[in-house]
Amino acid sequence: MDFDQLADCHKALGDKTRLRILALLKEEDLCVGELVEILKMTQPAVSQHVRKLRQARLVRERRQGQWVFYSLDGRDYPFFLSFLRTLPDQQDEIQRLKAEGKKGVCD
Amino acid sequence: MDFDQLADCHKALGDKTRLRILALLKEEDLCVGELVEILKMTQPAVSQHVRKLRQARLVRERRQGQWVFYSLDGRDYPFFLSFLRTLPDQQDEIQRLKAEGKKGVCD
DNA sequence: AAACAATATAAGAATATGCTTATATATCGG
DNA sequence: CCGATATATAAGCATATTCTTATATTGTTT
Repeated sequence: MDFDQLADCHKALGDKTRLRILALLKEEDLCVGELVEILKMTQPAVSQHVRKLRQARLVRERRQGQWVFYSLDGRDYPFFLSFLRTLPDQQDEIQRLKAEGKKGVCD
Repeated sequence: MDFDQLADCHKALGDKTRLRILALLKEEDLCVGELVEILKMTQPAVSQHVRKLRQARLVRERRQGQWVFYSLDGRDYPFFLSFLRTLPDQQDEIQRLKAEGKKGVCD
């Protein structure tokens, strides 16, 4: 793999918020609104982060009605699975979202 | 591993020059002057890059006389070996250095 | 000790990044 | 088609990054 693509990939990974997003997507696919809810950030900020992840081919997007769901991709990167294992568990965050009745609203 | 340390690690990896340095160190330990020679960059620029790698605990330094040799570390990161495998081979660069008689000067 | 060699650090300038607010686009339901 | 909802993009500002040049530090050699 060439240095430019690899550097872009790691630039995308070099941000705490984007790492949290990946850790969340490891649990399950989420739409932007759900990420906004969990991360407590503005919607544009979240959109800009997922865009970077998509440009680095670390996530894929899938439109479903008026929502856009993001899911892990990373198939370009042989180290991706190994990397994912180092991410802290975010099950709690997902649980909290569900407890507050804000998961499953998107469909 | 916590998000802050992981983000710092990937920030350090998110630069083409630093990736090249790691790819070179994968071949063998090198001192700053050798890196300067191969990378065709100024000495302070190279020093600043290796410092970032060291702060992220991706390389270790070892003083040997008036030279400082750098070598791969990364033992904090379970994905490190897997990551290293994605780096382009730099054997040619090392060969070129030796061919020009600029390797082995440091000792 | 003085001169030299290798490396590190500091300060400043140019560019990149990440946020905010405002606005545009896309889809759904009536 | 229209209003509402979800998401994306744009512009501007604050901070971070990376280079350059100048200088400091560390170790060697005479």
